[in-house]
Amino acid sequence: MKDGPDIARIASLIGDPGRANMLAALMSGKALTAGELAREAGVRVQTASGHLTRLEEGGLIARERQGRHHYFRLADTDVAGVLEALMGLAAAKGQLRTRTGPRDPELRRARVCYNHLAGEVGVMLYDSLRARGVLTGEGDDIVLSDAGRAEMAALSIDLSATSRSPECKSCLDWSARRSHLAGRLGRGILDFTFAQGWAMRPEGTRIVRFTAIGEGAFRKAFQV
Amino acid sequence: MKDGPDIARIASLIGDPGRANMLAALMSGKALTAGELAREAGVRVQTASGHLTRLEEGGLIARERQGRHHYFRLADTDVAGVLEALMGLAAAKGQLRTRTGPRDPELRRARVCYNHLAGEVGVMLYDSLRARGVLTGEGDDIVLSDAGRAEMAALSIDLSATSRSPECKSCLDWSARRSHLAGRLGRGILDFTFAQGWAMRPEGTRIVRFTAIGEGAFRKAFQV
DNA sequence: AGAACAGTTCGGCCCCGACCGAACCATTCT
DNA sequence: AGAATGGTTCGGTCGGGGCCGAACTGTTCT
Repeated sequence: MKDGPDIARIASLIGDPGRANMLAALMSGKALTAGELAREAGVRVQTASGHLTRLEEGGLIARERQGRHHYFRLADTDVAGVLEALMGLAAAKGQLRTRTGPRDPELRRARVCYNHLAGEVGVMLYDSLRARGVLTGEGDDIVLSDAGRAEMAALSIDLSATSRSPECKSCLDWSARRSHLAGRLGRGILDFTFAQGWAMRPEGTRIVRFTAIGEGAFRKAFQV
Repeated sequence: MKDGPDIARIASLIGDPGRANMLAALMSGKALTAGELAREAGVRVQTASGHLTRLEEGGLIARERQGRHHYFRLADTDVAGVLEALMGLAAAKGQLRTRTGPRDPELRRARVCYNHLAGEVGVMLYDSLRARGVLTGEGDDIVLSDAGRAEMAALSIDLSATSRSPECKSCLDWSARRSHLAGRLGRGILDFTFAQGWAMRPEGTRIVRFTAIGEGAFRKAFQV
């Protein structure tokens, strides 16, 4: 068949346990060396080297040579997003082997997923918005209520359609196994949070680090 | 030894070209049979059957047995979300393959399913009968209401038990992925439609071709 | 009843790719 | 310079799993 779909190629790259472990280790956003990744995957360094070459050719990771070290990181946020979605799905299917989620407590707390807020803070925000009636609807089909739309407008949160993504969407959280908010609203809120200076994102990571004042302001603004 | 959800297991399920093709075909939201999926994947039906059981065990798809057909659909929206994310990532590098829609538009419109009416017209009929209270009941367990029974009797629709099939039964539609009406009532209505000369069936096909007048009469009789 | 048809199971073939030992680059340290 | 260290490449082994022919189950049609 001429349609050897790229989706299978990508998925099969992730589908090997060794490579999956390496990718999971890279989810922290840090760049790791081949040796470190070999240890993560539980294989010899030669094997890991082969895996890393394939992942690089597949466009899932990027390599940076620095002296005798080779640093690897996830290629872009799309890759991180796919991994996040896969982890959420795997966790939801009860295929969990041990406690889920990233080790780094900061990542568990708040992180970027695609372009919106994930982690404990993201889940709390989502729960609060639903409880207060800002968001309504069943299951995946959530909508912004009129009252909620007014509230977001009062905060000058941008909901303009930069893409054809839906306004509201629930996204399964990897570490918490609960839903959090995606879509244009999710993006708008995260952009707003950064714009207000309530939080920042350390270079090269997916961590969302709130300032002490910022977290309070965030909680107050969204009544979390 | 490694922590985190078993992402590799899920990904490797998607990572086979045959299975990926099947999943992509199911992205339309329609429920497809094993034979159709085998054609989509470009493999023999035995191979497809093996893939489908593995996908089912992995929780990616759900199976619904209906007579001698097995209908498969994506298990839930989370699975669809993961596939979409993967397709997005693949599209960033490879070429996106577009699915060709269902073939013959006449078949899509109205056709014979066993001995009753299927296709868009069949689905509309079913929806209308339910909305009007002619049919009541939850899920597969549908019954003809007293008012409905009187209405069918007024049209002289034959509900006599020519076989041991139930009076009413919902049947999953091939092209529309929605339910339509089967059972003795479904058969009676189709027989009635032919008997009235509202529609005919071209030799050797499963198409139900309404005449212009016949379609109007049909719609009026059943208030579609 | 038998034929036709949709799916599954079984058995065997065969290839891909994961794995590791060993040898081979490349960089840094002394 | 040689030694130590981080990575890659090569060659060979081996197991998992994808594939199909054939046989079997179950349902529908005539």
